[in-house]
Amino acid sequence: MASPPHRKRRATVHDVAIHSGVSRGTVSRYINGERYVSSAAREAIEAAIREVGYVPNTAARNLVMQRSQSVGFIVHEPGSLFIEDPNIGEIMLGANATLSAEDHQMAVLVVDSDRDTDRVARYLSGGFVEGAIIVSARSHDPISEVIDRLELPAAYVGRPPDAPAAASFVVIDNRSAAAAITTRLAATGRRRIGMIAAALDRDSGADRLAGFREALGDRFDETLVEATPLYSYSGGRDAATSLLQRAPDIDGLFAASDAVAAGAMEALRAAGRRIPEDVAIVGFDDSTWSRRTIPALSTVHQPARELGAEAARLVLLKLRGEAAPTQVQLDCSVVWRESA
Amino acid sequence: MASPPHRKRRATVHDVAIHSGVSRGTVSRYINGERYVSSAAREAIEAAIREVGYVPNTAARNLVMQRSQSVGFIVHEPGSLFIEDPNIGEIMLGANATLSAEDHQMAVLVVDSDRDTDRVARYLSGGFVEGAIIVSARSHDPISEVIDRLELPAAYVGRPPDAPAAASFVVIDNRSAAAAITTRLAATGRRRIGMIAAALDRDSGADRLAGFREALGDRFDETLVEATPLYSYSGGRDAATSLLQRAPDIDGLFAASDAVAAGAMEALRAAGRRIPEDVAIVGFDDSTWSRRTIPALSTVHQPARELGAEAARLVLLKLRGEAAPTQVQLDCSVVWRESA
DNA sequence: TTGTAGGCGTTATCAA
DNA sequence: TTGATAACGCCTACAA
Repeated sequence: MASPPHRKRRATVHDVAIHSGVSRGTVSRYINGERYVSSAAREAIEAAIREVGYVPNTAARNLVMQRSQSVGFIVHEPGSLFIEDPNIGEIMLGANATLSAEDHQMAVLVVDSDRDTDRVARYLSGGFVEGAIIVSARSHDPISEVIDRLELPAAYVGRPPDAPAAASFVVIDNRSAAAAITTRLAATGRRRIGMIAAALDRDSGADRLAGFREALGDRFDETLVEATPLYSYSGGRDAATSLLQRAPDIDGLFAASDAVAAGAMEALRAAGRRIPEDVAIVGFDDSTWSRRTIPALSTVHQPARELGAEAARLVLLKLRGEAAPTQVQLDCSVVWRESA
Repeated sequence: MASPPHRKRRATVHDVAIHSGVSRGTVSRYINGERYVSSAAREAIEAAIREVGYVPNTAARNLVMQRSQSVGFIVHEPGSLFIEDPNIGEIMLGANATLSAEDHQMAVLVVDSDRDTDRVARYLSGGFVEGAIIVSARSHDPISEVIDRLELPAAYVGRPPDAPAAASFVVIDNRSAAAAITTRLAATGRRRIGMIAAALDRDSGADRLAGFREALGDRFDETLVEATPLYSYSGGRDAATSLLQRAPDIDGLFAASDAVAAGAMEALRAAGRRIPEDVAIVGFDDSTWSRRTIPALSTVHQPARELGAEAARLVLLKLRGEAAPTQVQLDCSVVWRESA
């Protein structure tokens, strides 16, 4: 037998049964609110429960019921994510609300090292969760492999390059959103519109550029696009500085993210441009950045909460054995502030 | 027996035993890497595992071992928290790193509704976790009650008013940090220093005011303190507006948080004051706010990651049955930028 | 080195 | 209505 690391033994159904003079079966029935418990038994049980301080061991219940009523929410690299991206918190909340309504527990699993990766993979396969929601998955991830191999009901927010084919994905339409805000920007009468593209190796980055190009059509000018590897402030600042030297006459700018836009605004200011008088600028994400820049940034709002809710809904669907769409796409909206 | 919601049955130790022609005991021993497994048995077992696709059910193992190797990380109202407070993410990371090093799984449990409160309380008492870390606990919280009643090894980040006496707390010294930054502000030669106090009903808020007062000593002027209920941008803006009307000659300002400071800066600007030339301002938290205001805000940095790491360390200590300090206090540092 | 069997705390079946 | 009893998947003393 095991030797528990010296902690107070907790009362069990067995104890309650002894103390109340009924059988474990009856106690169990009482606990699960079934009918067929006489009021005499009920009272005895209630007294016994108080007396011994019984609290049900859900883990044991799960073992026999073969379900844990909980789903994992896996988030990679939360260090940068939580700080830079307010969406992640909203996604969590959306997922939790949906799960909660169906009485499922959401357990957020942080992946911040290789150790974490392995441990979380074990956790997922260990019967603690019935399903998983994954945000910002990595390529060649043991976690995705586990999900795939175990056929664990899962939904990804975003679409990683090598995700399990059996999973579902909830995504936003980066391309049409980028096109929408570019069109809006052009409608303000700007003639020379540039873009600070970012993360072109990711779907999101590439799609935002594609949307920009699409919106401009014939007026698209390749020389007005400057790229930076990450969705970062400094990247935006540096790229904008280069762009400004190459094309000092730009009067409109689409940044691939709010952070990039904020960096670009610093460069614009340093170059003596007024915003939006000389150069109008728009971003993407509707992050806290967009509300704290001066002037406030016009940007694209992601339905973060809905993203999470939808992912949860998909997992729940699969859990019930119902058919779940393999991909669902949610619409973004343009929020217009003062920067353009 | 239960009827699992129609999912693929997973192979068990039993199946592996059958397929490999050895007993369950031997399979179990192999899995747990014990000695006393012949190489013949080993090979047969390995083959069988691959064949049937066995993956251990950790939940079942936990039941018999009486330990889950995981601790809950409970966060309330993450909606506002994740967005306003970058510290929370850092605290999570710090806790996770420490737990991970000891091979414990951290499960973040979000509390966002009454439903959540009850479910999480059940989860905590259900044997899924061996301990808990709580950030931003609420008063009269069923969760704290459960922790108290079950004597669940726990550590709080911050010290809620009615926390279980048996728990441990890791806190920062708001008072001396506030005193430190106020002293630094005074050292720049400011004569009339005001404060936008906030959340005076919380320890943190009251202590920051106390530190401010302490640092100023005789020069403390009660009429230069304006209070606002929450650590919010709008509260800071409105309070600063009032203060400015009452005392137009202030030349220094300590805001109880960065968000409050950012709001105050808006008010200052609206009143035509230059920062820091006319009025120098400092905040508290070193949140993203402080890096995005113009000019960048001088502020107090909380050792967020260490806060989380320390809380985890305390829980781990208790888990081992070792004595854990009832409270540990961590130092803050002043980070000086351009606003003062 | 291996097999047997009992138990972890529940729920569920079935006869009483 | 209730009480035995057999699972759930695993670990581990003890015997062989």
